[in-house]
Amino acid sequence: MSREPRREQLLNAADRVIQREGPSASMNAIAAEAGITKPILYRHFGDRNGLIRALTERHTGGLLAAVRAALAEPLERRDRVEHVLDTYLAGIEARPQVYRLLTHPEPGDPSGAGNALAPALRQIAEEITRAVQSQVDLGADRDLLAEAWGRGITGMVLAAGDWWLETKPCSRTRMVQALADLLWGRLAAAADLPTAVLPTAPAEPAAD
Amino acid sequence: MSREPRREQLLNAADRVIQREGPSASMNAIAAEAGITKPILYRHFGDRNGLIRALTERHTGGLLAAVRAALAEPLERRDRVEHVLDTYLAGIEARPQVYRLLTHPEPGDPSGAGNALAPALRQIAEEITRAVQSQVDLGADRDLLAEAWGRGITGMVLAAGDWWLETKPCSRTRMVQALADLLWGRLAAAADLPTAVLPTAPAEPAAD
DNA sequence: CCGGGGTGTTACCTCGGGTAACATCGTCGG
DNA sequence: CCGACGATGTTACCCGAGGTAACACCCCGG
Repeated sequence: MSREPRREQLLNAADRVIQREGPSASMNAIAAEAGITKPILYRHFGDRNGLIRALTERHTGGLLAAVRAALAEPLERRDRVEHVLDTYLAGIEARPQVYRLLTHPEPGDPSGAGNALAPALRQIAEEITRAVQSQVDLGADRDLLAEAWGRGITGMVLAAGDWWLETKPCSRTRMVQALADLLWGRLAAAADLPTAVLPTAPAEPAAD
Repeated sequence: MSREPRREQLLNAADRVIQREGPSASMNAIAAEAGITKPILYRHFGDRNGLIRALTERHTGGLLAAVRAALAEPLERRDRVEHVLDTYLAGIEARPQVYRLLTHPEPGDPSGAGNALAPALRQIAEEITRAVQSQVDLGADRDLLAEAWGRGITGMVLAAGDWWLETKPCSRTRMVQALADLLWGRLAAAADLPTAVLPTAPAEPAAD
């Protein structure tokens, strides 16, 4: 028989143990969960990165496809952005442990430089870049802006989503609004607070 | 004599070896660079995380203070934001290896969850949060928005800065503009591209 | 019957973080 | 002067994790 079925079983086992123990689960633990021993894992996946990659590609499929679909929705831009944000947050909410696996770059990456975005997120960033390039009129700077924004937006959602997942300070809907507001320039539009400290007058020290 | 001087020497050695070999340098290598052996390092820093923390706190001081100062500059908001962005990018540009150390979370973090933002960046995020809270009038949602934005902006700059450092696609000034434009809602304000693909008409495939 | 491709095993290597136990030197107080 | 203390340093070791070698089984097609 083709090796695919067993491979799937092994991936399922790895999935379970990572669900349970987090992304730093050892190969031994994964093998044990699958009811086998290490060398078999290595036969199928080469090395740990291979396993992780196979695992991520599996889940990335879903998330990436969902994000891609959301990016292509025929909505007003703001609604589309909210839809994408909601899709991503819903995805990471559903499977926190797997999500950590997706977002954490491999610890030991001696060859190249340590990229802040894991491969799965890199793909999402590229997706956003393409969407911006093809849908938004940005003038001469379009390529640079689209690339920088793709990475930037992805990183923003990664960090903010991570925090949200951790502390759950509000509903998903509100979080989507908060991030969309940020992207919509609400930071630029809001008024100054009148109570702002004056730089030249260190009058009464407030706190800190 | 107090242990501080030796500690400084050890940190200097660690600094050199990390500058040379990247953040994954082994304790052995660091000890060798310092001309001593491992146990001494452990006496001074407890464990690897302790060393890394001491190292990061050292450099964080500079970057964090610079960012904090930039956040407090008496400029128009847009100029202030650009100033902060430029400060951060200049900081990571100056010492790429150290910057990776700052931004890469410790690989093995079994206890808590794997936070996307390393401690140093967490501090920057909090700094931004405080600045937004104290300077911008955001209405009833101020706390939530400020926190989410603090993390989000930090993650955005982390990811975008990482990419910029890696590929250097443009000058720092242009990069600052690109990110500030994103935060200023240029994504929202830009016009739709007329050439946008229609969801119901898969006419002629362009170039993937 | 045999051979190959799948399954699986035990036992081992290497390397890195971390520790125990021991030796040394200088200084301070009695 | 001498012992104690606190710092310096050492060698040798433990442990766990990634990774591999060598061997064994099982089934199926020629």
